[in-house]
Amino acid sequence: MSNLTTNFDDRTIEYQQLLEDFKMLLKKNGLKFTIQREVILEMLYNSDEHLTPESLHHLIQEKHSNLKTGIATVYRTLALLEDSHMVTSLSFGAQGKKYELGAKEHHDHLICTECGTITEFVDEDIEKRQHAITDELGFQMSEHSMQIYGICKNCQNK
Amino acid sequence: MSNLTTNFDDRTIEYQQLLEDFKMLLKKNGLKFTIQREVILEMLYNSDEHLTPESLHHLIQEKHSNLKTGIATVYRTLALLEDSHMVTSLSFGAQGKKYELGAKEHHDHLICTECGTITEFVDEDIEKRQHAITDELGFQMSEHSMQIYGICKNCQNK
DNA sequence: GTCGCTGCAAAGTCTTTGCAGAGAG
DNA sequence: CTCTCTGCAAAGACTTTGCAGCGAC
Repeated sequence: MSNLTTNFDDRTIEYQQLLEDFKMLLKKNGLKFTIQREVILEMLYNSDEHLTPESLHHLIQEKHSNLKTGIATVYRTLALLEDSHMVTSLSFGAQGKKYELGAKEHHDHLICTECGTITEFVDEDIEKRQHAITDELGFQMSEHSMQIYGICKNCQNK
Repeated sequence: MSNLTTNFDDRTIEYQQLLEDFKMLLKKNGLKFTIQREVILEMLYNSDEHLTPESLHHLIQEKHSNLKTGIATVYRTLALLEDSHMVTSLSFGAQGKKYELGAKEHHDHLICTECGTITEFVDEDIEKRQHAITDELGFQMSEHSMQIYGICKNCQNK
């Protein structure tokens, strides 16, 4: 699967690509590439979690304590990234949204109502049915999301 | 399909049933049946729309202008109904939640990003796959929701 | 009568906005 | 240099809470 002679692992290459896309996006819109924006993208990339604006802000303060970053900038950047479809947001029953990098493959979510853990999955059959349904109704699908709520294996054992 | 000799249509009977369930629920928990609570249930039942707390509040002020109902009561009642699984809430990208009566059959949502219209649908194949997936992962499903975003037929023609 | 419910207003969250100085191009 | 970004603090939007009087049981 991986090339034995490269020093870059797949993950690094992927991030460089993502960063390029981001810079391109900014340039195309006459926007500027700033350290804050880079750090936010980096944090999103390096986190396996679905982040809230607040948790993302905390993460940045931890990992880049030298850089002062306001929560407002986090919100503004997330909005920008979402508009450009580079990140996707999930809304839950509780207040607030969680964000994830949209560059990842499309997937749906299993959400544990006990511990809050989010597990991702993809099911081809469901994806196919979704397309069949929208085609039938003449609905032009842009995106879709599915959440299944319940109690995960771990929490059931508690 | 319908009984030709009854004077009640199915809809009325359904509502009486719903109301009984609600009263039962209240009694079981030592709570009281108030006019405000009844009106809120009625409005939810008579609306085909997915209501926000605010739109529900407006509706009540319109239809029952004699009754003073505070927005706080709407929130409190919706929370109560949601806790008891009599209504379900949907969260969207924008802030705020929308509520619908849970007594209706389970269904998923097609959301038009142009005009905001929500269309409901059910697909047995998808429902089956969802159960298959959670069974496989040992996840105890309590509920699930699916939203497909895009542009509805109407808006495409504009 | 008792104890929960209600409206009101105040307090809380989470998010957005205005502004003046900082910084990217 | 110009024009966008940023942090800060203030403003907004939505929701929850405290309280005193009201009303269901």
